[in-house]
Amino acid sequence: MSKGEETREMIIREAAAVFNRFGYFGTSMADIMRETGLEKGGIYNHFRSGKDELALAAFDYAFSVSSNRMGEVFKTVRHAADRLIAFGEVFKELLDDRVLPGGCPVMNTAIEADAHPGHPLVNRVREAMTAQLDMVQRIVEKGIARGEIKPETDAQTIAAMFVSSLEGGVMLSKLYNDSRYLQRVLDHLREHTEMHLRA
Amino acid sequence: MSKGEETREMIIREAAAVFNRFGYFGTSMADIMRETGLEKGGIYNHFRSGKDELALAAFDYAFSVSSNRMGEVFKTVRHAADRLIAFGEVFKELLDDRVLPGGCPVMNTAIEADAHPGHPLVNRVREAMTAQLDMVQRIVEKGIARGEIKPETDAQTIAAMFVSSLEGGVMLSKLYNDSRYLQRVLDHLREHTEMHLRA
Amino acid sequence: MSKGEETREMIIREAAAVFNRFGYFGTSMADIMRETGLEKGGIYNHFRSGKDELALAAFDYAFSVSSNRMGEVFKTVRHAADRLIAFGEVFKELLDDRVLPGGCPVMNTAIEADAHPGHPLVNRVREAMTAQLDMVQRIVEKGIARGEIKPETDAQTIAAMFVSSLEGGVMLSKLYNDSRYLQRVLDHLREHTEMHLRA
Amino acid sequence: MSKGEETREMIIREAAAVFNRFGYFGTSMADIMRETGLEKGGIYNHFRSGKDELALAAFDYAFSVSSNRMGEVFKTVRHAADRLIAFGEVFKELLDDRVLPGGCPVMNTAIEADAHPGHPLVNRVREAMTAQLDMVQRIVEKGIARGEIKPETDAQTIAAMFVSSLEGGVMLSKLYNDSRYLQRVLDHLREHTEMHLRA
DNA sequence: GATGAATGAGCCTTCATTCAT
DNA sequence: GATGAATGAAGGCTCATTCAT
Repeated sequence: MSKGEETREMIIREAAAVFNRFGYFGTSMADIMRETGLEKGGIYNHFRSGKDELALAAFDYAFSVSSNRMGEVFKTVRHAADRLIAFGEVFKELLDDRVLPGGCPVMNTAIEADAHPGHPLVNRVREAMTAQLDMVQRIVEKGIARGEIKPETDAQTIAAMFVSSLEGGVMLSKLYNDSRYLQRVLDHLREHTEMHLRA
Repeated sequence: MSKGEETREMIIREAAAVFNRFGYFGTSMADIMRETGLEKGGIYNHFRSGKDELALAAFDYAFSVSSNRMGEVFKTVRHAADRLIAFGEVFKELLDDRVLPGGCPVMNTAIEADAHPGHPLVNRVREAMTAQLDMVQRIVEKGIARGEIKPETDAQTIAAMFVSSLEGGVMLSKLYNDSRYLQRVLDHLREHTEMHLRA
Repeated sequence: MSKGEETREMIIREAAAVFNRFGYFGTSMADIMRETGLEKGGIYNHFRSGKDELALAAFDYAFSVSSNRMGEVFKTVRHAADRLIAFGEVFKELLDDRVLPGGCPVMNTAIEADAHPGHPLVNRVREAMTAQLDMVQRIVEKGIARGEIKPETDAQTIAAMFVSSLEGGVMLSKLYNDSRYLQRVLDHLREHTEMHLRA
Repeated sequence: MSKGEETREMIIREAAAVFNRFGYFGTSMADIMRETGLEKGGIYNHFRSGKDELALAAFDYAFSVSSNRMGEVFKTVRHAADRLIAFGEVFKELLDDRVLPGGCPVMNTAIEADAHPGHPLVNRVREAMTAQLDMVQRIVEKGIARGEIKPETDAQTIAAMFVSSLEGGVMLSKLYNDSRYLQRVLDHLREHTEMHLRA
């Protein structure tokens, strides 16, 4: 990786962290200068069209972090019911994460994007959220096919339920700075999975 | 009501609507001028200390709208299990509302406040969220006492679960501009209530 | 005096005090509202053309306070040399005054007016300063005529010297909040008067 | 000197001139934009924290101009009595100055700072005034030690007297736009120095 | 590749003033 | 005589962005 590419990645990493804490619109280019230690021009050299371009790159990076973590976990967890539970656990990891503080970037961005209808982030965050929903849906569908999940389970409903409650739980725990709210959601999802989803 | 009070209320109403759509920090005083039809000074006459004061008043108003709606519904719905279901239905009403578009003001504000740690809105939104959680918790507790809810139910977990999933569901439906996401959450909560909570 | 006139005088008194402390341009109409306890309209009823009109009235009042005090003192002090000394003492009284805090209104206004060349206050403060200078000059001239002051004394120079050093002394004492600076000026003027002016 | 430094110095020079004429609070950033030919951001790039920071830098510069002029004069004037007289002459130079119009920045600022008690300029102007007073005091003290000034002279009183009357004289001459007032003060100080201070 | 000087639109707020009540 | 609702210009400041070096 060339020095330029390294700098670019560093900018993305730092920007993703700040954006996730203070929002895309709450973060100024000056904040990013401070975090990266670069001057104005140094950043614009890598993101010629400015803050939006950087925001997209940072969001993609932030989402890839949680995606990769999911992928890693799923390498060792193969039963559909266990995967559903593990899916939730990864949200908890993210909440405590020091690499990307600020909770789930997908939800954070979703709320902000909603307030800026034409913004390019809107499409990106929709795609990311769809990927999250699809992941749960596919776990359930495959689980049904494999006989790991009860056949009458509605995959779409479970997907909406898992993602909604986990995102909401992260929000509550951040609001009160108290991980117990997300923990209660996880407890409930685990119990529900064991008692009503596992075949 | 004096003309000044009327104007003040009108400003709050309009501001609450804009804030809920575009966020407290995404909304400029110029936006509020446009919506209210007043000039700069006309707004500052009513909110001497500026945008923050208006933001607090608008948030209180926005929260009172959903609170009042809850109160109204609970006048006719008295069984705890029915109240839990009705609680969720009110979120759906809010999502479609034309008076206060933009979904649930408590969650919207929670996300924004999180990015502005010292801001006075933080305490306000915590109080509001606590009120929401307490409402569910008390419905469950009273329901258990009255024999309407299964006695082994954990009120705190149900509260966290209901609020998290409903807020998350609103977020999903707003993101895709598609009410089905929240509907799936509501379906799941109703089914869960009927099958596992109702005594 | 009618109630309207009484209110008018009250406004002038309060305004003069605030103006003398914070300057004509450093004082807002809101400050004057606070001090007088009146609302906007209440003040504009009495000073139809606004802040400038009030500023002129307040300056006239402030200057009359020191003028009247001079007149009072000169009723009992008749020797020219004593009057010169008494002239200085009145400046010290003004510095400590609680009725009109802020030191000599003539100098305060002179500095401010200087920064606002076209302002109506400029002429007013020139007239007031001329009255102060003339007062000293006439004391000296009459003193020479009566044989109380040495005949070779230059009245204009003494006038410039007394007024300059007293105004400057007030300024120093206010700057350090320490009356000793003005006191040193007074000591020097007294000694100079006794040793070189008194016939 | 880099281009940035040059611009910064230029801003300070222009700002000092405007401030000294129209006061720190009577001068708007728009005025400074006009004088410097820079846009808003161009000025804030050099004075990140805004008008106050610029005000302090400008005051320091303005004071250094008169300080430097004093130092220059004192290189060729060594007798204490002559230095006292020269001290006064420099005030006259400043009054006529085209580089820094508006008279003595120390007094101008002292009056304004007095109206803004908490302002950072207050301390700065006190230090500057103390430097002026100390300069006279030390001239006298050294003069006594060297036998150039009469030994019974009170250095503190002379310092207060010189500074007060010169500042007051500048004020009078500015008020009337007539240098004779300051001239009379200078005449008196010279005569006093020759007749009563010179050993 | 990186610097940092400069731009100019936009933000929140304060102010003196007017006028219907 | 007095109130206070409303105006609109002006103030200080921040921001994303450009570009010569």
